[in-house]
Amino acid sequence: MVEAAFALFDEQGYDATTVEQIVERAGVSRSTFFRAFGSKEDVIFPRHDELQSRMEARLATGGPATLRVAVVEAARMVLDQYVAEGPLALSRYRLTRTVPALRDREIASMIGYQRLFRDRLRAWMSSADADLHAELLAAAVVTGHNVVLRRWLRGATDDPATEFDDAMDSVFAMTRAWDDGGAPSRTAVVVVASDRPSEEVAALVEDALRG
Amino acid sequence: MVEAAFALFDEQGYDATTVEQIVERAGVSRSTFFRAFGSKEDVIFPRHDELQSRMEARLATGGPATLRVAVVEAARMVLDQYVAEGPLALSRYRLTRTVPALRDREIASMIGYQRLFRDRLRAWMSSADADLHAELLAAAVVTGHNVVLRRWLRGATDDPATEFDDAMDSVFAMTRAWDDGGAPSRTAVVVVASDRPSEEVAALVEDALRG
DNA sequence: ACTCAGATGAGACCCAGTGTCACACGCACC
DNA sequence: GGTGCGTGTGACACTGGGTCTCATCTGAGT
Repeated sequence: MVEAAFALFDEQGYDATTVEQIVERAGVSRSTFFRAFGSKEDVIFPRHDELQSRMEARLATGGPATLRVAVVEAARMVLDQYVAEGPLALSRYRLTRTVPALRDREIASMIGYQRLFRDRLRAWMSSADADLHAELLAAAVVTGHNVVLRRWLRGATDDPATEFDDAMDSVFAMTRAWDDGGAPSRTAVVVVASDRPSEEVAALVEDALRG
Repeated sequence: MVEAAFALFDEQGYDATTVEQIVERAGVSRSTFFRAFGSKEDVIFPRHDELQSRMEARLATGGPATLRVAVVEAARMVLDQYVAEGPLALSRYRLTRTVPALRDREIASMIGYQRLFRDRLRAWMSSADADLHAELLAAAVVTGHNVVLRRWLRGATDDPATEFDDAMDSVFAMTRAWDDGGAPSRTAVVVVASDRPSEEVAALVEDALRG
């Protein structure tokens, strides 16, 4: 049934294939199809709620001290799931790249993971900007994961696991900026209100910086 | 027409209202509705492609030296758009919070902005991990923006503008971790208050910095 | 053989979205 | 005042995803 669907999507595209065609090839009825998958899209995105609850279980074992390893391992579960699916993940990737509706669907599920992380991180973090920092860190973890996952899906890497670890290093390196709150930024923000032409002001500022 | 739609969504929910009911109340035909909006969802998310092209125009005036201000101002355009919409934005927020399909739709458009940022940032950044860093920074900017926007939509703040600036400070503080060692960067961000459009000023400053 | 439960099939139905055709309106041009 | 023309609008048929109901089948337990 899933095979019939993917085969047809591959032959004639996602939008062009109707559920009718799928069930005809699979030798079942329309009723059975919708009972089994709920929707046409769900043929492509299987069991992602089950993965989500496994991630929740993993996150539940963490705490403020083990924050990083808990989140990273939970994110790693997503990567492993895709890698374990192998060719199926590649077929899905081809579809999500070309069909906007499917791309949006996948993005939505990624945001679901991000919300999982965010809620946990927020409970574990204690800085003044815990809300913002939890959200940023969750987004960074998911983004880092996605970069590596996409590289693997494109065939740009054979070793997504170590790339993932490196990406997580980059992600958590960023958070150091929050720990030592006193480090001065090397970026200067200059707000100038004057009646001189703005390009002249910009030139003067630049000269001053060079000087 | 938009008013009729929002009123009905408010009265009986999004899924429960049919396009038929909307056009009946608005006194037009079904044809006109779909010609004007294209879909039922598009009544709620208007003109976001126009905003996107305005952002592209703003980003096009930036460069490696004015990376931060370009991206921040482009993100700020989204915030300003929502704030300018006022009550309409609040109504939309109520819908996107409750109707999954609409939530996903909004997320997808946010990811669209993120991709805009990512592509630009990647062209401007030159570190070894430019791909990853561009993606992370784009995600962080969008996430920071979203945190502030949601706070405003929930009524948690009356001054989203300064909260946005603070959030962007947090976001770009993170990127310090990527800078090599302690060599001070010569990056200058110049904000010039004038009555010229910000895109124009940014371009002029950029030119001046290029020397 | 009997029964009950769960899976399947058949078909009616709703609604979003597309496409086509016809009609009305405003507007230049003759 | 007609005549052509583009545009916006309505009417309507049609496709296709998704829901619901009811009938049928199958298989395990007694």
